[in-house]
Amino acid sequence: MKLPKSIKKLTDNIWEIPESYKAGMNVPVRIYASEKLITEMDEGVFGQISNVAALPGITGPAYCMPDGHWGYGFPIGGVAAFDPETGVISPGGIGFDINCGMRLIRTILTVDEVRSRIRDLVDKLFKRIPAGVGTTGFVVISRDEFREVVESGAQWCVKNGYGVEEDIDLTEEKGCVAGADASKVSASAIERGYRQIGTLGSGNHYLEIQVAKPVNIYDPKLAKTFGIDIPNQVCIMLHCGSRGFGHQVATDYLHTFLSVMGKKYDITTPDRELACAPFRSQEGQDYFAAMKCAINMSYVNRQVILHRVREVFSDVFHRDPADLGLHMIYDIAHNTAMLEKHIIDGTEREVLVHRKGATRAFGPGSTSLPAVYRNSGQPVIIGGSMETGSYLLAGLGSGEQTLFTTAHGSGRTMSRRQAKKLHNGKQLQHDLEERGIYIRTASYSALAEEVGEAYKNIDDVVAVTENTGISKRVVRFVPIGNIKG
DNA sequence: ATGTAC
Repeated sequence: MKLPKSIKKLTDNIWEIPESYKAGMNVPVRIYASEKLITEMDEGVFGQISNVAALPGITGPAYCMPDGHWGYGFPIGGVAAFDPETGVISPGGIGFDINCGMRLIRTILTVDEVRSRIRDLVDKLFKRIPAGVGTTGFVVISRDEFREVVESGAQWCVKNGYGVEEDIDLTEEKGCVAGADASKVSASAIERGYRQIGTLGSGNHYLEIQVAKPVNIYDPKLAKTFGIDIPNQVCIMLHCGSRGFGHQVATDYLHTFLSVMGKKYDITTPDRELACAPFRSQEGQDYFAAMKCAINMSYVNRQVILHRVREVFSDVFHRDPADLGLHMIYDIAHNTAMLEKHIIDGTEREVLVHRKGATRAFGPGSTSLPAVYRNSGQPVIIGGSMETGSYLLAGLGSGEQTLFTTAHGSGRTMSRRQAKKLHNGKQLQHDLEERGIYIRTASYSALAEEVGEAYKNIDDVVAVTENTGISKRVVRFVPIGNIKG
């Protein structure tokens, strides 16, 4: 829309809003976008990311990724690091859906083997993986066991038969961030969460059957390292988060922060949606520990869904999951705040990095990566709309410029309401089936909201990340089946 | 995103 007058074009794909743009800004803003993408961004993005630059203790530019759009407090695609001693933690910088993230699973099946059974496969996945608002899962545990689950993360899944060690190794943070403390989580969050393990959710959450066509392999060597080396290989990509549990944790602490921010800590923010607390305060540390529970819940959620995927594939293809090569490629969050070491003003420091609708993308050599990917860079999973395709990228050393962060998806360009006005869910399902994408959905109106037209072009988004060196293309996937919340 | 709002 309307670009701020003072915005400066640093390169074809990097734009800067100077500190002078708005009173109170402590640092400049850097937006990663092509001319086309930045003019497509809603005006709110510039104001929102400039507000982030005004938060106390921010250690460098506030960043916005090319898929950025308007969100609660921070824009989606917003990235900001804070000094742990002088800075803040803000739920609006993480998102209500804490550890909303992506998981990518490979198979040794080809598109021909899968297409002939796609209806059966998608129908069974739809039946076995609860989707939609308010659904509960098949994992029956007590509230107290749930408290243990959110502290121990994906390892709980392996102990209880929902996965194998290899899955854990291929999950970011090995499926468990240290320091999760369930005593910092409210009873209502536990109540909402304890029956939601293994459920997909609603909105833009989905599970998709995809194909890696030979023409869409951009880096065969990296693709092979990530396990994509069969022509027209079928993969499964899923997008979901911490459900009502994470939502409640975010809501609880937003309220807490609003009540103490000004009165107790004398912090003012340009927008009350940026409610925050000093990271080192009791309230800040409590939220950090509770948020980590939601991060772990989400890793567990996606792990249990993987278990279900293995069961369904095994059932449909009458083969053992191991014979179908159902291995994880990676699992990565895009809504978190993490303490990480980065080079800030020339020296290595520990900072609290908020990523909201933005994906961590460590480069080759990072000790955070599993041994199998250590030399290749971190797999980055980018979900596109159900019509246009998705990407597997890899992190690069030059990602340091954005605290090793890249995009997370397409990013909306059209409001949900507008999408529903222009499209009918049932018709869309029919049209997509004619184009070779078989979809089951929990809600036809939710399906209409996710129409491809409502999203930015994923190829444009990925091109910016590659042109700026914050990640590189490895494989592009196209969908043939989808279950939607 | 969300038992889609106090």
